[in-house]
Amino acid sequence: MSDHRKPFPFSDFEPKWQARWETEKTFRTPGPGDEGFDPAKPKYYVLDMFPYPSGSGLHVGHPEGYTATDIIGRYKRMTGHNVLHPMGYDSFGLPAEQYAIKTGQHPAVTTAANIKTFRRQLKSLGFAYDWGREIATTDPEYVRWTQWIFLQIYGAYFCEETNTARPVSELEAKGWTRDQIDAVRLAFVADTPVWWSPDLGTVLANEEVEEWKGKGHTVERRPLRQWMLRITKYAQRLIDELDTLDWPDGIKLLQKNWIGRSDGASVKFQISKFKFEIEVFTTRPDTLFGATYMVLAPEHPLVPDITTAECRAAVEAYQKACSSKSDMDRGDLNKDKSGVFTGAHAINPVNGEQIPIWIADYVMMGYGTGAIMAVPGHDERDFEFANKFGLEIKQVVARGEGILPSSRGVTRGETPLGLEEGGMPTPLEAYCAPGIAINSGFLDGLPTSEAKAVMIDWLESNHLGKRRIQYKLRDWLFSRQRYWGEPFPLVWKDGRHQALPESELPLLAPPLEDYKPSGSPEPILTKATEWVNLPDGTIRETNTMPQWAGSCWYYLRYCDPGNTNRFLANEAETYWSANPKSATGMVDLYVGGTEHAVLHLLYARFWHKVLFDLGHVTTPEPFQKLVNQGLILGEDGQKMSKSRGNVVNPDDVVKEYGADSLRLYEMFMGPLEQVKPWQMKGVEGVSRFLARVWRIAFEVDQDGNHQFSPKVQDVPCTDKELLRVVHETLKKVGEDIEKLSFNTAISQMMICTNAFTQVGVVPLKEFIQLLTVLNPFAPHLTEEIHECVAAVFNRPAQLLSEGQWPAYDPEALVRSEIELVVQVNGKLRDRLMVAKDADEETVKALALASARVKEHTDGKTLRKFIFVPGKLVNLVVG
RNA sequence: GCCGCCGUGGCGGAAUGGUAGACGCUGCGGACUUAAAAUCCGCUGACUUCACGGUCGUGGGGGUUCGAGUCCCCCCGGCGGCACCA
Repeated sequence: MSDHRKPFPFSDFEPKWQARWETEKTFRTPGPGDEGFDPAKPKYYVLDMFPYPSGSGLHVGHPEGYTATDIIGRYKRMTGHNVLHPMGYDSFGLPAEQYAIKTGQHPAVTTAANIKTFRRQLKSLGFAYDWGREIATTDPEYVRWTQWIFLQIYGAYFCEETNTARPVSELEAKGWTRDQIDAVRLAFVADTPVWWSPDLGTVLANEEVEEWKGKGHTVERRPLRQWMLRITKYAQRLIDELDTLDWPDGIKLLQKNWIGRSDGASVKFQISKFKFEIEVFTTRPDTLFGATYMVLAPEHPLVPDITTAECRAAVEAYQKACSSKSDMDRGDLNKDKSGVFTGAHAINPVNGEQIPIWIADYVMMGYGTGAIMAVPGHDERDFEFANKFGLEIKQVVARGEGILPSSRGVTRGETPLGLEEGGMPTPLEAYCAPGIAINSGFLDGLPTSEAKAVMIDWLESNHLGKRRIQYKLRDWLFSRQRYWGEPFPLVWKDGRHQALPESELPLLAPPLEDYKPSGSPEPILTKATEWVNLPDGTIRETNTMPQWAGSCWYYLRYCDPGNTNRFLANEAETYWSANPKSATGMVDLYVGGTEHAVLHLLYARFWHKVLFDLGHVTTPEPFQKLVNQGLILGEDGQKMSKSRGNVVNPDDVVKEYGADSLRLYEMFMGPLEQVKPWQMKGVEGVSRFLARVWRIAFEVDQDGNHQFSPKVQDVPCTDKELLRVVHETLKKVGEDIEKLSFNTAISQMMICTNAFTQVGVVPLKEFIQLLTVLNPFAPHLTEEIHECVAAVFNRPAQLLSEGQWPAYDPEALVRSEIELVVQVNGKLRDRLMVAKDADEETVKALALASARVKEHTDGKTLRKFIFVPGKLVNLVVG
């Protein structure tokens, strides 16, 4: 295959066009203040998730999304938009540092080399990026503004009254002390149990743990002092404002579940023989009468205080077991409940009963108050625990009307509700569904939802608890101890942190000889003692930011990448944010993989909202429309991986079939959002299609020499059928691009090409129209053919990519006669050619006259006649 | 366990509730060629029929409808996410 004659000379003209676009800056996008900027043009911002420039280069998954956005971007240019379609590199990150440790090369060196490879590969695919806007998150000028934004977050607090971030300077003006202010900043220091990896030498976010463990690194739980970002303050807004976005429902749901809002109440329990109280959070305050014991997280701070002498040894042993157990697979913990009694009792505020207090690792310190009231009758976990340890189970909710009988209510020692007399005497399961309150004093007879409300009112009026909304979302652990990340722009003086002045940004990490983890949680930068200890006695913060920091705002920097005074000029921000009223997001279309559903996409929304609150951006959301491209599997239907040996390298495909073929194939495989396997035969198929287009314009001889085809003539199209196909294509391709339905657009262009192949004379105008709509998909081939056509016919040599999208002529679509389907009782029996606007009576007469129809209607009466104009008729007989 | 997505020929996939399988791949046949490749033309869901045609067919079972791949209910299978969140 490799040395056979290429069906069209893509290896000559693809580099030629790429070079020309580059030197002529064809895809340069002028913004406000730039030469050639036209403020009247509507903007369109189409964004790819920028790649992490790994050492293995571009993967065929990258060009899938990139081609889709490229087609949209080129199409929008041709329909009169000022299109922002940029590319860059998410170039900080742990793998670069790991590689540096292995090879001794500085991460800056390997990163630069990797970026070079990525850039070359991206350029070889002919994407219409404005390369003048290229950025890398490791660029000092970029780091500068990442740090600047961090300082905005650091310098802000969340104001509950306005539900927005505001500068802490407001609090200073109100006379707040430093300690008070530091306690409410959106960036703050906290002692918290974190995942620490000694051999990586850094803490990891919860969601990173599995990945690195999978690569053989050890990870352990440790309490450490870390920088956190107060994303939890935005939990409600992050949920609510999803409604304004054009995102797939699945992704919205994923974010909603991740944030995890629960509505319920906090309830205070007095501790028997002690003065203090313990607060719990519950979503079922209506079951308070059924709370028969209490459970605290093993790490709960009050555990040592309440534990009795007899129980102390067991409690301490259990706590110790839990802290080491945290590193074990959580799946194992799920299977079996464990816990110990503290010896203490709490008083159920609603009935004064003394209930035992246990500690158990099924209660987590990080959620709610770290303590629960256990209602084993109506909670599966409590039920399991109570059964194991012989604790009392009380039924306080009965099955109500319309509740399925399979959900049985239970009471220990009694016949479970819903069972026949003589049924099992022991409880089978907890009844967790809503029902009717029983054995619950003033709640008796109330349905669950009402009982909740009544109980909360009662708690509030007796000062025993209150309505409470709880989120699963935790504050964002934002510091890392590694080298290849942005240093925090902070210094410590007299035990307090303070911001560096803007003039000292960017603060770059000092050169280090050795990045090897020391095994202690000390940040690697502490090794650079000269850098850390400043002459005036202040000490630099030595933590660095996680890789997410750079990707939280790169889409903003693209709007104004060269700005040295500000992260993004107001004029540029306003222009690129100008959206219809109904839209809240800046970027019109964002395409990328699902793997970022809850991390990058949540973090970026959070940063954007802080910037919005502080007046730095004018939209409340970053990304209006989001589309997830589906994974491309290997030819064997498995996920591509080196170990399986099923990885397809885009470079090889480009070499063999050309960039246009790769682009077109990836779009023809199937719907963008679907998971689909690679098939090299499919690449050949689209390559053949492109060769057919080539041969409309060129006659190719046995040796591969080509000359312009005499069939192409500058004459009006007299072939009505051909004209109709062309205009159907113009219509469908435009509509399909808008719908991101690229595979069907391509199939229509194939139909159109087949039509051109079969005619004796190829009318020039219509042929150029086909080339124009094919241009966003196969930009090199179409420009090459068009250039030659323009030369032959002495036409202006304007690039197709700078031309206008052709409008279709509705007149050309009209057929005078149409095929009408005749069904009898819903089954196809005949087809009739009728005038396109034939009326019901005419059609009915024709249908009834059909011999084939008669075979199925003879001897039966016509009960109903369905007429769908232009489509079909259905004769219902019986 | 919970949540979400998806099940259509040998394969990738098309189908505003209205002709199931567009387009492409594969396979088969033909043309061109000394021959092959490439290219061009035709056929290609299953069963059945000499043929015209007929019957079945969108994971399975029910339902709504003149008409269901599409809408509703139940079940089965695959993929992804979350996973003691009180």
